[in-house]
Amino acid sequence: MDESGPSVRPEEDGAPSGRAVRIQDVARLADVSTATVSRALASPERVSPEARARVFEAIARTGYVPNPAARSLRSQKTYMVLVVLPDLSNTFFSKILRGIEERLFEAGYGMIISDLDGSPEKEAHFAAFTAAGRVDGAILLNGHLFGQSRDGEGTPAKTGIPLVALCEAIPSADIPQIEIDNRAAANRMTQYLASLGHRSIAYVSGPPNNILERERFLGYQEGLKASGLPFDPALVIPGDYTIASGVMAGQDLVTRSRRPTAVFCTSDEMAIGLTRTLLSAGLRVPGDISVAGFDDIEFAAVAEPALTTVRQPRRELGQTAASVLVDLLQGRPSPKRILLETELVLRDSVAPPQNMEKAPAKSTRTSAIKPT
Amino acid sequence: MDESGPSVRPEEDGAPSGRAVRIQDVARLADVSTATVSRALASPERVSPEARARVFEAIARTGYVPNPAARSLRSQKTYMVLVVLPDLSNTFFSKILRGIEERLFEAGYGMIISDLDGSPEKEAHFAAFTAAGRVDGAILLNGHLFGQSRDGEGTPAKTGIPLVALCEAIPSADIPQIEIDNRAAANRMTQYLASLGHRSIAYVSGPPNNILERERFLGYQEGLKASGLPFDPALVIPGDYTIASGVMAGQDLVTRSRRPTAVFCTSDEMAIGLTRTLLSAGLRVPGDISVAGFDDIEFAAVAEPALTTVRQPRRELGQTAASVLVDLLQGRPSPKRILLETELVLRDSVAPPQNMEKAPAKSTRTSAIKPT
DNA sequence: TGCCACTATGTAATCGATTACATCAGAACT
DNA sequence: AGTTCTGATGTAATCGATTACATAGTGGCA
Repeated sequence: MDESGPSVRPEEDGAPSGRAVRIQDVARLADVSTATVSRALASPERVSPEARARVFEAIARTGYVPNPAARSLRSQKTYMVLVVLPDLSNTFFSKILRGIEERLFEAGYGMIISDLDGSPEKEAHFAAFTAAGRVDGAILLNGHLFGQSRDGEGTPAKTGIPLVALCEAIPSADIPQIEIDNRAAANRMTQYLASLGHRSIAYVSGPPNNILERERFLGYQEGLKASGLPFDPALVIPGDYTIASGVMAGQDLVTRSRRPTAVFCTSDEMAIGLTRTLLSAGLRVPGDISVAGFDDIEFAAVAEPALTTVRQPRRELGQTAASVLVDLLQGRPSPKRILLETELVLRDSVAPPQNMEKAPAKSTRTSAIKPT
Repeated sequence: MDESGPSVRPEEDGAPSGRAVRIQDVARLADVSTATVSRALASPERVSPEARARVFEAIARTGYVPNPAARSLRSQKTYMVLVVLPDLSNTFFSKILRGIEERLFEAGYGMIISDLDGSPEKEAHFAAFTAAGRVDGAILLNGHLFGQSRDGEGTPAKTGIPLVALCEAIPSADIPQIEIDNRAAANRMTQYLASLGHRSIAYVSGPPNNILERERFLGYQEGLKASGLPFDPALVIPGDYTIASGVMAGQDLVTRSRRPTAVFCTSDEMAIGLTRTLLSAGLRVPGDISVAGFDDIEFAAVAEPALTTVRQPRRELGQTAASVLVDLLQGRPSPKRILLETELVLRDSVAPPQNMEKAPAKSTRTSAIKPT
C-alpha cells in the first residue's frame, strides 16, 4: 500500500504517489468533518464561508476527486447516461451522438454507448445493465423499449429511470419523443419532385417495421395524392437505409423497361448507392433519372451529382434529447414531444424530367458545393 | 421475454416490489451465504456443484444483477473503458468504435466515449475522470497522453491505469501501440501511381502535427524516390482530413496552370471533396487527373468515380486495441506494438495519365462496386 | 433572563458487494 | 488412530462517500 518511511509524506498534501485522496484526507487538512466536505461540494450554501474556503483550498491542494463508486453506492446516482443505438458504424448517428455528448458533458453526465447490432443478447445485457442502476437515464435511438418489439408487443422491461426516444419514436411508450416530422418532410419532397414535372416517382423504402419508414411512406403517398398522382406499388422498392440496399435498388431500376423519372430514397446512403449504380449502367443523373435522398449527411453535398435531400438537424436532435433527459433527471418537467424542423436542400441530383425539358443532357448545376 | 404461467407473480421471489434484488436476497433463496453467491459468480469452480446450481437458480428466479457501484467500490474495478477520440462525428472512427465495442462487450467491459473536440476543458475533465478511477483502462485515438502535447511535451498525467494507443501512435509513451504501417502504405500507393506513368503526383496532407501525417508524408517521399521521381514542395497541398479541406485543395488545383496528373489524398474524405471540385470545374477524373484516397471508408466504393484507396482494417484495429487492453487489464502480457495490414484497393478514380494512353476519355471501369 | 428557532457542524449508519480469515468436514497419509 | 491437508462455506471487515440525526452555538423576542 504505502511506503511508510521516516520522511514519508509521500504527498505533503498533493496526490503524486500511492493511494488516491479520500474525503477523509481533505477533511483532516481542512480541519472539518467529512460531512462538511461533502456538503461544501453538494450544497455550498449550507456551509459557512470560512469552512467552505478551507475545504476548497484543501481540495485544490490534494487534487481530491470524489470516488464515483462510493458516491453512487450511497446516493443511487451514477451520473451516467446510456445511449442505445442500432448501429454505431452508421454515419447518420455520429453527429447526433456528438450533439448528445456535448449537452451531457455540460450537465456533468457521462455517456455510455451501446451498439445493439441487432443482437438480442446485447440487448438483454444492456437491459440488465440499465435495470442494475448503472445509469441514471437513457436515450433510445433504436425505436423500441427493452423487452419490447418495435410494434409495442411484449412487456417493456421495468427500468425505473427516465428515458427519451430520439429520432425513432416509440409511440407505445409514455416518454418524451424527440424527432422530426418525417411524414411532412417526405410529403414535401414528393410534392417538390412532382412540381418539377415528374409523374412517375419511385420510392426506396426503409426496413418494413421501422416507424420512420412508415411515416415517410405515408408522407410519400400523401405527396403523390396532393400532386394528383396515382400511387403505384410497383414503384416502391424495398431498402434498409444502407448503401448496399441502395445499390440493389439501383440494379432493380436498371433492369426495368419502364423506368420512373425520379427516385426518392429515404436515406442518403441509399441515394448515393443507387446513383452510383445508375451511373455505372450508363444512365445519367439527373438527366435520365432524378434522385433525392433523406438526412443530408456530410457526403450528400460532395456526392456526384450533389444530392438533393432533406436536411435533418442531427446535432440539434442530439442536443435536444440530451437536454430533455437532463431535465427529467433533475426533476424538471419536460415536453412530451418535440418536433425539429427539416429543410429541403436542393442540389444537382434532381432536375425536371428530360421529356419535359428540351435542354441537353448536361445538367444545370446550380451550385458547386453548398447551395443553402 | 417469456410468458409466465397463469398465476402471474412476475417475480414470485424476486424483487418483491420497488427495490432492486440484492445479493442477500439471492443468498437467502439459495440457502447459502452472500460469500458463496459472490464466489459462484466470480469463480464457479470454487463452490460445490450443488450450491452453484442453487445459486444460479436463485439468480435466474430473482433476476439478480450485481450492483456495480458496490462491486466497484470494494474491488476497485469499474469494468469500464474510456475511449478518447478527437472527433466523434468523423466517419473514420465509427467502424473502429464498433470493433472496440464488440470486443469490450465480449470481455464484459462497458465503453465510455469522450469526444475531446479540441477542447482543453474536456480534456482536463476526462483526465480527472480517469484519475478518479472511474475507468479501468483507456484507448487513446487522439495521439497524445493527457496533459501532454502531441510532441510529447509536458508531463503526462498520472493515470495509474493501462492505456493503449490506437491509430495515432504516441511514440513518447511506453504503452502498446496498435496501428497500420502508414509509411509503407503511402509509399506503396505513391509507387503504384508512378508505375502507371504518373510523373507529377501531388500530395494532399493531413494536419501538420499529426503523426499519421508525418508517416504518410515520409512514405510519399520514399515512394517518389523509389520511382525515380523528384520531390516537389509545390505539389504538397495542405489539408486536415476533412471533406472541406479536400474541396479547398481541389480549388487550389483547379486554378493552377500546370496541374499534376495524379493526386494522392491522405484521407478518403479529402479525396471525395477534391474529386467533387475537379468535376464541378469540368475536369475529368481520372481522365485529366487521377485521385487516390486513404482509409477505404464505406463511401469510397460508391463515390463517382469509385475511389482507389488504401484500406485500413478499421474494425479489426478496434478489436485488436480492445483485446490488447483487456489483456492488460487482466494481467496478461501484451505486445508493445501491433501493425495491421493495409491493402491497396484499386477502383476507378485512378488511371494512367492521359498523354500516355491514347484511349478516349471514357474511363475503363474495372468494376461496379467492389473489385476486391 | 429564558425560551425558541435556526444555522453550522459533527457522529455514525448506510449503500451492496468482495474477500480475508475462521471454521468445519472429510480425505489422505503416516 | 492421529495428524495434516484440502475444499466448501460462513462471518464480518471493508471500500469511500452521503446523509439522518444529534448537538452546539447564536440571535431574536417576550
